[in-house]
Amino acid sequence: MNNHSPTANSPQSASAEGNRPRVRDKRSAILRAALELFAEGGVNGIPMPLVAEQAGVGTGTIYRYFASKELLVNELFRELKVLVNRRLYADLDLHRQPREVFDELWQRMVRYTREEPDIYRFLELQDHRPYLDEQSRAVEREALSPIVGQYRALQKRGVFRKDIRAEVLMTLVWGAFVNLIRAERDGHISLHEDDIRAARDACWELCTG
Amino acid sequence: MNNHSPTANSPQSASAEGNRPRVRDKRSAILRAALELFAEGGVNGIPMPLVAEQAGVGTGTIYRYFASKELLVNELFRELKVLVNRRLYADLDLHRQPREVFDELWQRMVRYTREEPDIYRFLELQDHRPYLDEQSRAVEREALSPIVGQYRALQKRGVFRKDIRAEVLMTLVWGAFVNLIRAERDGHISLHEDDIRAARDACWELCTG
DNA sequence: GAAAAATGAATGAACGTTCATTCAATGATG
DNA sequence: CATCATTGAATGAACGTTCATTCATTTTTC
Repeated sequence: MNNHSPTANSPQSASAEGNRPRVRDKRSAILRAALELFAEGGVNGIPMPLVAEQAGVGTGTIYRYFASKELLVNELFRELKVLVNRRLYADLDLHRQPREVFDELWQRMVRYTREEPDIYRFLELQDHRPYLDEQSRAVEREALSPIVGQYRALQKRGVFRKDIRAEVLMTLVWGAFVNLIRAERDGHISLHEDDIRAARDACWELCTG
Repeated sequence: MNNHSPTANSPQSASAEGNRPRVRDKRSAILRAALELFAEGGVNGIPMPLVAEQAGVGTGTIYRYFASKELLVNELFRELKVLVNRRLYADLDLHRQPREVFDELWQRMVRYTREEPDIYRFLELQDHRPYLDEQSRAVEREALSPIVGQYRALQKRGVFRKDIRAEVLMTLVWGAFVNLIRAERDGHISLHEDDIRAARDACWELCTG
């Protein structure tokens, strides 16, 4: 955004957040730039100087906030994973009809892929997997476990079929969804509202047997 | 396998395959080495000298057979795509009951992921996508089109549900399958025979409505 | 022994990272 | 208030490394 304007942010009102004013801005700018570029070109395809340029900072500045490219990727991954999960399940009323909850979640996921394509794409990237450390993988696991829990609960309540393990069921549905979105992005298919609704219904029926 | 033994392959019995004896061998050795390494480390993660070492040839030799790494990746991709499709549909009797054909194909795909994990993994790699040229993408499209055709045919015959477009249906099933196998490989899940059979049945039911 | 094939050290481009330097902001001095 | 001293965030040229590719040389073939 801003190139190298010294007085742009907080001239003298530094008393608010202690006295380290622009730190968060630069960090965010770097993360945002990394997200935009990585989502498009893959982690391996994007050099650090390009990230710096896109963020509007010097190359060396990145290393004041992130010890290495690997750590940058990991922190980006973790922050986004947490953010997405928070927004995806925010105000989700689990006491409504299971079918309604399922539809609501499906719609939210679709909306997310549309409104935040970079975030979705980055998180689904396979290219960054070798970079991810144990902490990031833990975050990913923890993000998934409540979903498995819900699948299991719905099986117990007799809503979902019981002849398939909850993890397997969830894996099938998630794979179907991801591949549908990817096929559209890769230009193999063009999705209309009807397609997405039909896919959602098919996945629901897959779960209920 | 063999490290760098110069006489390992065909010392003097060169008369067998016409008279261009080791040419095919070297080319194949390079392709096989590339496959094994790329499948594990990704195209971007594997340097050419390592491919040469694994193939038991000099680095420069690779460039006698492939003009560049990019072309090597593309030829590997194409040959495997054709090979897999041939083996996957070989002797497939389309006149049997659709359900039997579906089960047979599902079983063949599972078997392929087990018997040729490197091939399957390389072909499903997202990492090589930026390398693929138009010809490779054409091969991929052509490999897919008969499947869509079959889905459409089964819809016409009233076997598959008609309220979802064939492309969408196929995308869902393929995504479910790929994600199931990936989840196992990534250690998120461990699949037993029952799981795979149950997943297959669920996908069939997804198609038939 | 001429021609073709194979080789791997050499090459230079590109990468992630570093660090000597800059300079706006702040504090100290008179 | 004006001046000077100090600070540390920011910088980007430079560094060492890695990689794809080349080519002078050697080995093999016929």
